[in-house]
Amino acid sequence: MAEREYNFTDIECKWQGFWEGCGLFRADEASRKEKFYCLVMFPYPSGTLHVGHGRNYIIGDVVARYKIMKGYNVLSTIGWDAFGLPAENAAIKGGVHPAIWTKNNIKAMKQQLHRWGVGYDWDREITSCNPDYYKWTQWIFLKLYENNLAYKKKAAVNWCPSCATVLANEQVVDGCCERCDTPVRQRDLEQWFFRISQYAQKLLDDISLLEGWPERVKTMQANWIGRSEGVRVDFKLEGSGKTLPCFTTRPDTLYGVTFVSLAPEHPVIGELISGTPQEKAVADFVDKARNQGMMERTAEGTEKEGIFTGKYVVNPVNNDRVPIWVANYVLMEYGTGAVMGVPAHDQRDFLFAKKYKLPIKIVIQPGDRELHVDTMKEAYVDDGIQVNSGNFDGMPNTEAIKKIAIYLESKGLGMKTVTYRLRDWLISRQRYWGAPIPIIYCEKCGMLPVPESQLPVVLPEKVEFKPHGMSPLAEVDSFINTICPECCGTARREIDTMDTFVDSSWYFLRYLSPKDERQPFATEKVNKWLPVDQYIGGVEHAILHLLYSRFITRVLYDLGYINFKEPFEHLFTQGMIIKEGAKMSKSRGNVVSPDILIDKYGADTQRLYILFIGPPQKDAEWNDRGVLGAHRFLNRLWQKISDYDDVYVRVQRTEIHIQKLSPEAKTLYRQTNQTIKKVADDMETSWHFNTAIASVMELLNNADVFNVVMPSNAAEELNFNVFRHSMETILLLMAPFTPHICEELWEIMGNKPSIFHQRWPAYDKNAIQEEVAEIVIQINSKVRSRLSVPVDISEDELKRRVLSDERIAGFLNGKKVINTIVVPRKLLNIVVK
RNA sequence: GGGCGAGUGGUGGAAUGGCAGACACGAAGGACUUAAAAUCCUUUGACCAUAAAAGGUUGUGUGGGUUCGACUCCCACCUCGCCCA
Repeated sequence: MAEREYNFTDIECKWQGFWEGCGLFRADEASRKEKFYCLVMFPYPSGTLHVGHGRNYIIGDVVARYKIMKGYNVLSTIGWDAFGLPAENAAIKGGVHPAIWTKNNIKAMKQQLHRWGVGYDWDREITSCNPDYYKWTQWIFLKLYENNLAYKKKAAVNWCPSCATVLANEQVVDGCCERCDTPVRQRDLEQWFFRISQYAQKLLDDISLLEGWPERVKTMQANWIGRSEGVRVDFKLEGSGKTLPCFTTRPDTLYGVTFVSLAPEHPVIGELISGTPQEKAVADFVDKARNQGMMERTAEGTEKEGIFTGKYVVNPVNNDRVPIWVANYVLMEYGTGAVMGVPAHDQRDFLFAKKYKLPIKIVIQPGDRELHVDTMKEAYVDDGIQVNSGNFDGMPNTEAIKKIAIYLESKGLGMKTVTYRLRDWLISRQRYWGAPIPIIYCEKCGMLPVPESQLPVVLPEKVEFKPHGMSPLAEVDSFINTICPECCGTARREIDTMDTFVDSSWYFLRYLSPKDERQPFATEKVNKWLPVDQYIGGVEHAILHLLYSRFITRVLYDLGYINFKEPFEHLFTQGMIIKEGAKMSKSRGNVVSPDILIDKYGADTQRLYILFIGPPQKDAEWNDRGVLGAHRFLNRLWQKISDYDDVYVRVQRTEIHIQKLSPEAKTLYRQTNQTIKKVADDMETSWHFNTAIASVMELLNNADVFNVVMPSNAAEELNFNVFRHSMETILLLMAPFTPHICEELWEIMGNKPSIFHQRWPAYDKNAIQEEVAEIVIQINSKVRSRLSVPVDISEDELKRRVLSDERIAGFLNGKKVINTIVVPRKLLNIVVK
């Protein structure tokens, strides 16, 4: 027996090279095996990775390796979500070109991924900022444009007057510019949108297809889409033939309308106030409200403010004359931008009416008490009976909701309508570092899409990054000036670039043919490999990225390019790694670098700790000392197995039959099989790696009491084979978690690499069953004794033995037995009085 | 305000109707060592009791409920986190 040292640095280097060489992660296109597409959300190349990021890739790697051992043809890929703001900020601050900055970061992060031992089919690596990728992002844009799913309209954007630039929502902190703290204003600019709202219903309906998604992510998506059923009520504008449509989900309160309020953006306002005494005051109010910002305007604590326009509408059901107000809490994006004010039955309207002394009219009474206008302290929003509602009086309001809607439709005064909270996807960015929107403006021919044959529209390299009001592209003449594809006259290019969410909404299709120069994805391959079997990423992408990906996939399906509706069959959202009570981030200075830990303990130790830290879907607190525990376990495993490195080859393998084993060997063999079952359950049902690892640790602890001797006879050989089986099982079960050490020890045990070409172990059904069960004896549900009995003991026999137990007899003395509950193989509870 | 999730030893966590605290960290004591590190052994929820061996009580955010039995199921509340307003 030679003392071997666990030299993790050499071992990890050795096996990383080996897997690379044997193409362990190279997906085999020709294979007959069942496919398994394992995908981690591709990272933004921000610089260097910390251990918190590592969780994502390590989990993905565990899943991929496990599925390889389960006999699947696994596709596991990685790429770079490489366009985006930080690169441009780095250019502004540090003067490094975004392309260089991005490229360097990719290089550094790639090396970190390699050191973790995570495996991908690197031949399929994609980078979204490369022209051979964004060419096809532009192609996607063109397909949407052709199908009237991409359009341009004026929309409000966040504008920093000091930086003279457009800000993304995430750059606005508390209503101010994140860089210079200047209050952000709203400004109308021509913007590109994807018509995702047209897909609201499909995206909502198909949530039901997402069986392998966490419930909470599905709920978040449904809430985000926000379907609400209601009625559009057409109020007549007094003194004009026009109508003012208002959307409401509560038509039962229509008789209680005492005012109507408009969003400050509502187009009818100009017309209403033009030439009236209120004109200036209302215009000032609108201006002020529009600069408040959505969040602030609708926030709970914000004062609801409004102004009377001086005009009236007529309520179509009772001909009430109702004043028109403009209110800051009404948003143009919801419904029609005009809402009916029912102060008696809506809390916001109630506060508004109280503030501006508007009348309150009760149209629903609770039934168990009577509301009075003078004594109401808040709006009554619950169900009740209609009053003051014409022919609908006396009807339960739940019924009136339907009846009034029908009435309005029959009289042509309104229409049942479904509205969605989901708004169209604003995809244009006034930025440099993104995929250019492939549109050309010709003086003669107007707005035209770039012909497919002219893609990609390449980003120019030489640009000025200092922000001054326009996209840096606006100043690159060689980029802007082009030729009209229709008339060959002079034309100019669109200077906006696309939101990076567009890049990431289809990348999972590109991995199947990453180098294809003729098409964005190979339909046949995509149809074979998609949907993704397991998608893994952070819950922070629960809404936007996942919804946009579903949308683009669904559009491609509707256009006949692919034959599946949903891109991701199973979704796993891992929790964050917390340090000192907060998410790891550079700005907080609480990041833990993987490199130092790998130098000190090795990649396997770090992987094991990250997997052992807690259930992977929950947040977990990082503890430096915990890493040591993981390292100790690997060291013990190393010693236990390598101690017998010269024995394995000398002892002939024999088949193990549980009946023939010594009691000691039987116990170890049983524990080994029980562990296989436990790990399999954890892997298959919940990805609970922490408990899977704990059960293997337990097995190793148990193996410590097993006496391994150098075999000199058949019985001892059998014993050794039981030990060998146990150790080999541990290596197979641990291989997805700590692949390097398992490969090395697998080889030391005289086996041929790779361990990943071995089949995942199956347990021996005959061996997991215990022969003796320890029954807990309770009296009135308190544990009073324990009894070891054969598992197949009859209930009567068990009761007899329990009653003859001395301790139990003492407790039962002088009491009357009322009931006895038996849980087979576990417990017996005697209820006494 | 709404939706979702969580609350268990000194710490991370385990147990999803049946022995609460698996597994690990930390801590304390011991062995080895000139010493330290590493390693190994023992103890480790709290409280009471005891010479020792036992033993007992209590305990999963709070309060109720269902049940022979509740960390687990139901109702109400408190606190924290995330998402949305």
